[in-house]
Amino acid sequence: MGATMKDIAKRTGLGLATISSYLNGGNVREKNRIKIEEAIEELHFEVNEVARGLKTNRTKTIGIVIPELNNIFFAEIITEAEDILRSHGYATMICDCRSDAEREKEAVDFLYHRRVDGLIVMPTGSSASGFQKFVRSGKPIVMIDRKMKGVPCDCILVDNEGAAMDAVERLIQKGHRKIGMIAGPEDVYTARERQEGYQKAIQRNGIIFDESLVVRGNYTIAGGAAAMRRLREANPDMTAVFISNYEMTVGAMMEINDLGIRVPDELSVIGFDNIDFAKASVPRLSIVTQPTAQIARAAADTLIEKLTGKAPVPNDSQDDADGEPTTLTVTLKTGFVEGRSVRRFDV
Amino acid sequence: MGATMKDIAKRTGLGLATISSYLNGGNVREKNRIKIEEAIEELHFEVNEVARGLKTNRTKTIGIVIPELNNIFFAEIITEAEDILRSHGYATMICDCRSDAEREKEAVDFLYHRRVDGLIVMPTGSSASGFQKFVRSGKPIVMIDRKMKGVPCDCILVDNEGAAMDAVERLIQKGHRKIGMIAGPEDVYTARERQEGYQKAIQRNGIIFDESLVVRGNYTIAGGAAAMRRLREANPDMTAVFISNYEMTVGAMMEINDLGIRVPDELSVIGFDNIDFAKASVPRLSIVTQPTAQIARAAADTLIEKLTGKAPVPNDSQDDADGEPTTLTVTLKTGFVEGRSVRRFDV
DNA sequence: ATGAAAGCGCTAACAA
DNA sequence: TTGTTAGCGCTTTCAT
Repeated sequence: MGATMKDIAKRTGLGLATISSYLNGGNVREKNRIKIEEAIEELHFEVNEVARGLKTNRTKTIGIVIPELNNIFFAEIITEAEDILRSHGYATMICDCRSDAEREKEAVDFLYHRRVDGLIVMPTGSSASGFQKFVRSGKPIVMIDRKMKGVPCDCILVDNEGAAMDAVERLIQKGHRKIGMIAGPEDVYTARERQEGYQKAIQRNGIIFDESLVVRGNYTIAGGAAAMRRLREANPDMTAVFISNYEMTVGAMMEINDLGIRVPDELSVIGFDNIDFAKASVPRLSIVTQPTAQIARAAADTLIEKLTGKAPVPNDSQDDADGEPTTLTVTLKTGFVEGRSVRRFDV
Repeated sequence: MGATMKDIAKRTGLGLATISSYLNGGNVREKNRIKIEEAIEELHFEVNEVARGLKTNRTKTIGIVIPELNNIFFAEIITEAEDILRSHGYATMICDCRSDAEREKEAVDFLYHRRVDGLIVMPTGSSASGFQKFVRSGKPIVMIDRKMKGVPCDCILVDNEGAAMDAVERLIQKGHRKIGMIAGPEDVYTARERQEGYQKAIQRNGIIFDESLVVRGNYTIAGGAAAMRRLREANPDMTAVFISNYEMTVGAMMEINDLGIRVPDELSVIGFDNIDFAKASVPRLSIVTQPTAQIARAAADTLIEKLTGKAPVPNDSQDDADGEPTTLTVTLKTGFVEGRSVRRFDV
């Protein structure tokens, strides 16, 4: 077993408090500092963060709960967030809940037992109940990507509706009228928002909304492929399609290949999220992009702020005069990368 | 703050040991069991794993160190491993070291401070020095994907050489002779192995090895694109190319698109790793696949075995009669997914 | 600036 | 089976 502070104290003839003070950046006489450093070197001493965590009641660990690690969008965010958090001395415990609400609840419980100091969550389920214990403990939660009622916490979102609206209007401006959409699951926040954006763009431009042009996929590759097929069958005259997440974009492209449809001659496509995939496609895909690094930074910064700032946690506290709890919602703008997958009609 | 065992003891009138016994599956009188369960319910008691970890000197936490989380191959493995480990009660702390040896060392240190019980590492650097502290503490390490001299630990590998050889021989069998390879960095274990496989296939089939047909990329998308360009410039008559990892496959395909090269008519392609990308490409790519789930399971199982099995850890212990340390090396077979990116020459 | 001592919440002897 | 007690390695008053 490794050396402990006690060993250092014995070795240097100093008291425990002095060693502790040194380790935590306190003032120590030059002579003693050297002695301590020597002892640490010789005994290979390393602070035991577990003991420290028990004493201080802060583990310097953040729990992250996500639907799928195996998903570029989430992975990019996690990578960045982990990096930022670690640079602040925080470890991250990541739990992949496989887009399953039950497993999500288990993950939160698991992390609660581990006494993480805070949580970054991309909610899968829609029930707030699993978070109550955590909230009650006064520890901060930051939600990413999706909003959830009933959990007092900060949210880092993306302007999904605006993104979808923008994408569809680009199609309209190029002369498309029969525009299909591969939408996501009805119970997913982002999916609803994106669908809303589609409809607004359609209506705002005086196009009659045609229900058969919207097909729901389940945010997976297979789902995207199936949706694409159904969409094409129901609407052979459709000239463009907007696909509302990355996995479904991949699936739809697979299906388009299988059906031998030429893009953009026979069908224009706007996809979502993954710029590398977009560039590697033939022709290059036009896509909506999400600011993953910004999302990660906003989430990590917000959490660290809560953890180190003065405002303990917005329990039942009041924000200034109004009765609002002090929660923050950041909505980030999406981007658009132009490819060659959209045809222009000469009007 | 949450309730502690002491609170439960007071509430039930029982001793601490009884509560502890109950929590750890010991025998408790039925009557008391009920009392304890009631108290736990009412006080919202949750075991403090931090305290438990301090006492038992086992945190039930595994550290994972990887070059890039933001990489499908790694992400798939991590997802699976995390799942398995958590189902055994182990939390995972993931550290992404951005393919940087220095950061890798820091990550190992970081995890050591956190007193993780074991490590799963996909080594980036080639120096074993960063692991010595960990090894000395007697905690188990499992290395994945790449081997490293000087660290006594179990290894889960893939038959990289065989995979590359097989891929190249498929090209040869279809009549290709001028076969290019986009190889990986010289200092990466898997890259060397795959290149070796290429050369063996070439030589074994009586083809004269042409140095200019092997271009080194750096395992990134940009590197793959650059390598593809150089390869094509140096060898306009090359009929096929084997690309030795996923990122470079994407990059190469981007470049192929840019150059307007038709696959497989003008150039046959065999890529690596990501089956979804392969299927979504036009035409569908033929690729080598790695058994990510198997790798993850092997790694997780091996580690758990070490952690719970009787054999404490192969320190300076002897394996049977010979002087070998008891380390295990598993080498898994790769797969191959046939696409339409390889042309057959009528010989 | 330094030391002594208490205690964070738990487990594990040892006794009863 | 249950209770008592002594720590695990650290931080943190409170003295000095």
